[in-house]
Amino acid sequence: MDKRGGICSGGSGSSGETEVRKGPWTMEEDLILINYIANHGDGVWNTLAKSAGLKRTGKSCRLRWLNYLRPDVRRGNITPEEQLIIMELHAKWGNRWSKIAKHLPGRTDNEIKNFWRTRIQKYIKQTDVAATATSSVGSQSSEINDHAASTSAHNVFCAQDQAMDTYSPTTTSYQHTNMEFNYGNYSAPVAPVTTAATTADYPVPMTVDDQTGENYWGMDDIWSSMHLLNGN
DNA sequence: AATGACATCAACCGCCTAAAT
DNA sequence: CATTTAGGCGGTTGATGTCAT
Repeated sequence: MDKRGGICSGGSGSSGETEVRKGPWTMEEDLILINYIANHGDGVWNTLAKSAGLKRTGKSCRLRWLNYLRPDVRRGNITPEEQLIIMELHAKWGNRWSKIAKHLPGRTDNEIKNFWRTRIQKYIKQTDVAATATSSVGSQSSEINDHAASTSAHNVFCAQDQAMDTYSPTTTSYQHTNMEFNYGNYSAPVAPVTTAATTADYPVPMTVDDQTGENYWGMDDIWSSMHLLNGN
């Protein structure tokens, strides 16, 4: 049941040393991956994973890099403009998240997908319920994930977008660590904004947990470590 | 203060496709 | 041409944080 944080014997399992780590990435793993890619570039992920000494699958490394560690990943709240683009492109293409993501620089397909599922789809559902309450048309499906639904939702959603209480540019509910940086021109990451942002604008960055030693760090921690490693 | 419900997001899984052999 | 392998994509899950009671 626990698909995270474990070590699984991989594939054949005959050797016993092809164990594969799963679950959340540790700071050390992130550092290794960032450092390796900074020096060797990305691609050929299986080889990369092995060469870097990571007990991860190539897929896992790729995902981690593309969705989280990549320098140009934009984190933080989706802007109203981005919402609009997502709505429009989804109406056009449906759940082609990677395709949609290409039109939103710095956004990942995973992020857009999550945004859609958690925010927009929920909102569509609400408006759908309201619509069916007032008309007898009836919803074709409670699983609202098709073009028509998003198209119809588009108008409603955009019209009421600014008033949508689940989204606010000033009171972001994203739990990401905001970061803006480049390899060559690193600027200090913005402090992470949590769902508690309404009461605490910028909580202290995550740090390594005393007990587990895992998964409680901010990108600034990672990057300061990187700078230590690289001696700058 | 405890706890249950809900929301969010990172990460895994399975499938598909393209490239390599 | 058939098979294998790797990468990419979309769907789904589970951990965790927040809010409401």
